[in-house]
Amino acid sequence: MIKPTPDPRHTLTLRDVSEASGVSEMTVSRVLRNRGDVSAATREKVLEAARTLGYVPNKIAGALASQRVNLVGVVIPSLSNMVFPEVMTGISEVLEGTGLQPVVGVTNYLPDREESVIYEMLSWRPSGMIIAGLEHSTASHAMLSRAGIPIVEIMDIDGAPINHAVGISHRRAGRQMAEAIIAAGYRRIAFLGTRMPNDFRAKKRLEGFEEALSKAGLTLVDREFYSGGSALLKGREMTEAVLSRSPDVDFLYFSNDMIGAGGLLWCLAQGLDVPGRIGLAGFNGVELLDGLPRKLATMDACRLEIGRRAARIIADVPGAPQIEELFPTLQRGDTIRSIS
Amino acid sequence: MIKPTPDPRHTLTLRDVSEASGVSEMTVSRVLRNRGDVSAATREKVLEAARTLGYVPNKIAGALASQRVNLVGVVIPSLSNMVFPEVMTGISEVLEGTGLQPVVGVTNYLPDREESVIYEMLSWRPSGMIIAGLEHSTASHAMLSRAGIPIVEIMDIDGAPINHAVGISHRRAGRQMAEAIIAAGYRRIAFLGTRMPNDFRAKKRLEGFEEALSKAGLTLVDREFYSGGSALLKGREMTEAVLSRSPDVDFLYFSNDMIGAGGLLWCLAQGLDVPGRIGLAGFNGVELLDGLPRKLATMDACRLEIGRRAARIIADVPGAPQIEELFPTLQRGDTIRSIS
DNA sequence: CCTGCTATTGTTTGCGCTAACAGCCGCCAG
DNA sequence: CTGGCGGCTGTTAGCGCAAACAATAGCAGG
Repeated sequence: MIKPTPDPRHTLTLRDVSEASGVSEMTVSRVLRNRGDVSAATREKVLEAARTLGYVPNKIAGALASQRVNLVGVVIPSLSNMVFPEVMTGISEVLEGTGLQPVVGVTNYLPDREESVIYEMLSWRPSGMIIAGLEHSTASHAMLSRAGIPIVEIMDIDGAPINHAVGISHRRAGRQMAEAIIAAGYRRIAFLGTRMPNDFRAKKRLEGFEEALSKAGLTLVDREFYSGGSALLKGREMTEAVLSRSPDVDFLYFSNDMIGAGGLLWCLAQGLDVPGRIGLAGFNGVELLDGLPRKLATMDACRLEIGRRAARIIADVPGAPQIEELFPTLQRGDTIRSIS
Repeated sequence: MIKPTPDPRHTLTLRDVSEASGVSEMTVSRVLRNRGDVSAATREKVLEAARTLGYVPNKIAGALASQRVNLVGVVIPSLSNMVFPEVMTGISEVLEGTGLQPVVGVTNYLPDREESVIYEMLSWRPSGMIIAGLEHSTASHAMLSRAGIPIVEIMDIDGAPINHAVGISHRRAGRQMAEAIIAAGYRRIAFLGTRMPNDFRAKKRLEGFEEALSKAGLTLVDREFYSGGSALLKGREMTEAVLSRSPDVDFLYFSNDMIGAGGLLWCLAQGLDVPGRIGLAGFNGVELLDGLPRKLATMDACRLEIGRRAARIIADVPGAPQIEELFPTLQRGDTIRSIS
């Protein structure tokens, strides 16, 4: 009943399956997409033919014909710091059941790369785009606005989104941490962070942090920046640098948990009294912290939930633009002393 | 000269640009792809029209017409352990200059998910596929073999590749580490690793490891497995469990650096003499180790280079199937004592 | 002024699939 | 007996673009 493979090295099309099973291409298409009525007998015949031939549908042709693409573009700055993989997990989790599929593009925090990643993705006409951050080049912004698909900007809500946004206020997060630190009685505070000129979220956290400091009549005693390399190691080095330059510093605010962890390990190795003599705090709430000898104070960035919600917005074929703000919780850990 | 946008909410096609610039669609296509001769004047006119309209080419149509897709599928088990992001970096680095673009799919170590990820990717007719591991379901194997595109299986070379392979021998890596440990005089050795039933590479390392032990007349004194959770924390917990169960163990071989790091931190916190009283080793050569108080012995998995070479094979439109073996170097760090 | 070329631009065709619509068949109500 | 309807299958017409080929213009050489 099923005819054998025709040409072994010819890539298969619907026609091959249709000929092998003796029905029209359209019927094969219907069977394979589970759409429209097809008798059980025909369905079986077609499925068997498709299976024995090893037919894999050509989505390119399908997408062109149906004007529908089950792809969602996800544009993120980096895969190497554990925060975006977690966002991805949230996205995949929700998209799983919807027939949509995420496609990742990485920008390395470079606006130019972001622009070309966006262009490339849009040229595949995805059903939606999820993109980290609110700051984009003019061209990027224009492309996204004109794409005619739902756009969700994630991570950050301090600014004006193109369309939808899901995230936290990094400015507020910085402020909150500063307030907690001040309330705990620390006064000589240093900042240690990334130099990345395009990590706007880290920048906003620092702004919020300094804002709260100045409201309390304080300013940063010292600051130290890095770029590249092993974050854990950089954390140690920067901490050492700061403490040798400014020995009287009593609090180290790190722009992320990884360098914070490095700093913490260094302080512990030096036998410093943490959090008595010196306190530390990071940002992100990374899982790694659970394994450290002492728990670093941090603030959860709600990564999983951000991913989930962003995906949900795309999947639900949204109506009006919406902004969803999440509220990170401060985890004091063991590196901020109790209120003095 | 350039006509204004026609319908603001209609997605643009070549025709729109062609009408706006007064030349044929074909000429527009040529300009935008930089192919064939076009006069400078025409080129300018077309580019301006495309720019002002905000035209983004439809790659779906382009791919269908040209039968060429500039996508390379990359199928990996996970993004959350720092090893695959580094492979991705190598891949992107090489693909950058070739016009090809990686598309990532994640399987979570599940054969069923791998199957559907492969199917999904192949249905977009990519120019090549890079896939982690040599073990795949029958269906996956069949799909890949029949796809008619270069397939590169990465990470592992202990087995029979479908087509091309780039990786290291994990069995040999395990063996080598065991030999180094034995040579250093350790005798009561325990293994601590992941339970993941489908992490074949971890399994092969353990096999090689035990093989070398038995050649020296030794067997594992204890073993401990985990799954999920913070690897660093798990490392601590497992180490504690092993050492309380088998106090006389003198070496801990971890299946990856992250749990190894956890174990190391625990041992140091206990004030154990490392590497005198007890030695430790992991696997992967992750950057994180550089920031630890003491350097864990490990073995580099050549991740960056594997990514680079795999990409190069795809980009170079390979002829004969090739297997490229890389050789990881043993980094003794500070947790194996010198030859006794 | 005509030939033969090159440089540039246009026309036709179809990639592989699906939307929309058009049969066909059998069966039941009127 | 006739009309109509539901279940199933087929036919037609593109989707938006690029390959292949066709056409045209301009120009040098004879």
